Amino acid sequence: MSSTPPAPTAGRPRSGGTRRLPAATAREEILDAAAELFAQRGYAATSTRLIAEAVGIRQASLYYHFANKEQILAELLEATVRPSLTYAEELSTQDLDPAAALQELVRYDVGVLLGARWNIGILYALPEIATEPFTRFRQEREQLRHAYRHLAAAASPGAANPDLTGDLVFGLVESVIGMRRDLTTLPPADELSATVAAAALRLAG
Amino acid sequence: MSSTPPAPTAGRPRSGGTRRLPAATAREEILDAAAELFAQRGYAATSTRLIAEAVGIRQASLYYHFANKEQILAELLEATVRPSLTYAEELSTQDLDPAAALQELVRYDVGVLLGARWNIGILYALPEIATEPFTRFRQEREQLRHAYRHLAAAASPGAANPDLTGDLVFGLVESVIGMRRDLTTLPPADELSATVAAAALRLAG
DNA sequence: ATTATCTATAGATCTATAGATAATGC
DNA sequence: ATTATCTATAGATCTATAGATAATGC
Repeated sequence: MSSTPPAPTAGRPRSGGTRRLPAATAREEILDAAAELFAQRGYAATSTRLIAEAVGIRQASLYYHFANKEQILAELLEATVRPSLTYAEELSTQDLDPAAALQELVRYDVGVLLGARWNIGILYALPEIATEPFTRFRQEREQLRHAYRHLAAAASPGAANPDLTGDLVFGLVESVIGMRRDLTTLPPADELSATVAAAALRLAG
Repeated sequence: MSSTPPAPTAGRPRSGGTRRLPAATAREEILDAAAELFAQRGYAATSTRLIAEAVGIRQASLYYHFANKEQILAELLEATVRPSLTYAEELSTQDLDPAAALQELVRYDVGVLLGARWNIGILYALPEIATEPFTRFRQEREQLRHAYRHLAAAASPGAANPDLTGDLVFGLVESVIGMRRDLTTLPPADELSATVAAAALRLAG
C-alpha cells in the first residue's frame, strides 16, 4: 500500500487551472500524460511541448523533473514490465506444476497489459528502445522472455524446440497489446486473461 | 513475372556515386531505403533527409517521386499486407478442409513476414497509421483479420468465442515480427513458418 | 520537350539551458 | 533557503516548395 503522496505546495504556482491528477505529484502527472500521448501518437511524434500542455505546465518545466524525454519513456517502460517479472520470480520459488505455473504467468501478464491505464505495451515495439537509455528495460524484458521459455520447456517436454515454444507463448501474450489497440470491443480483462492462458497451454501442447 | 524496369537514363544525373539498387527505378530505391530506416529507427525518427542520403540523392528530390513522407509509408504498408490478403482470397475459393486452410494461411503469412527484405511488419504497430493516408492499409489488414476469424471459426466449431480464437491466431502470426526484431538467431523461414502453423492449429483446438 | 535531378530557402517546428519569480519551510 | 514553476531563447533541426540545370527523346 504505497500511500498517495499529496501534491506539494511549495514552489511557484502553475499558471494554468486544475491539475490533471489532483492527488499525484507533478512527476506522476508527467508520466501519465506522456504515457497517454506516446501510446496514442507515438514517441517521436510526441513533443515535450505536447506533454507539458497535457499536464498544464510550460514545456521547460518538464526538465525540472526529468533530464530529458528519453528518461520519461525509460521510466514508463520499466514500470510496465517489472510487475510481471517479479511475479515470474515468485512463481519460480513455489515449485508448482509447470503447466499450471505457465498458465498463471500468462494470466497475470495479460492482466497487467490490459489493466494499465494507457496501452503502454505499444511502446515495447519502438525502435528507439535499442539505444542505451533503455538497456535496463531491455534486460528485464529478456528476463521475462526467459521465464516463459523455462516454463514452456518444463510444461511441454516433448517439443522439438522448447525455446521457440516459449517465444511463441511470449508473443501470444503480447498480442493482446495489438488487440487492445485495434479492436473496438474486448472481453472483460479477467475473461480475456483466462482465455489467453488456456490458449497458451494448448499451444504449448 | 514483373520484369525489372531498367533504371531510366533521362534527367539530370545524380551528384553522388553508385546507385543503391542499380537495377531498380528511383522510386523503388526510395521505398527500399525508407523501409530499412523506418524499420530500424522508426517512422517519425527517420527524416526525409536521411532517406535521401541512403538513396544517394538530395532531400528535395524525393518530392519528385512522392507527394510526402506519408505516401512512402502507405505504399510500403499496402505492399506488405496485400500478398497475404490475396492468398486468403484464393484459399477461400478452394473449398479446403478449414483446419488445413488455416494452417496454410498461417504458413504463407509467416513466410511473407519473414521473407521481406526489411522487417516492415514493425510498422503495423505505428500510431501514425490511425490517420487518413493509411485508411486503405487498415482496411486490407482488417480483411486479413476477418479471414483468420472465418477460418478459425470453421476449424474449431466448439469454441466459446470463435472470433477471439481468430484474433489470437492473427496475433500469434504477427508475433514473428517481434521475434525477427528481438532474437539474434531464428530458425530458417520455412521451418519457422511450419512451426507457427502447427502451433496455430493446436491453439485453435 | 520531357525528365529527373540539383540548389536555395521559407517557415515551422523541437529540445534543452539560463536565469527570473513566487510560493512554502525553517 | 528551498522548491517548483515561469519567460525567453539558442541552435538545431525538419518538411515542402520554387526555380535552375543537365541529361535524353523526338
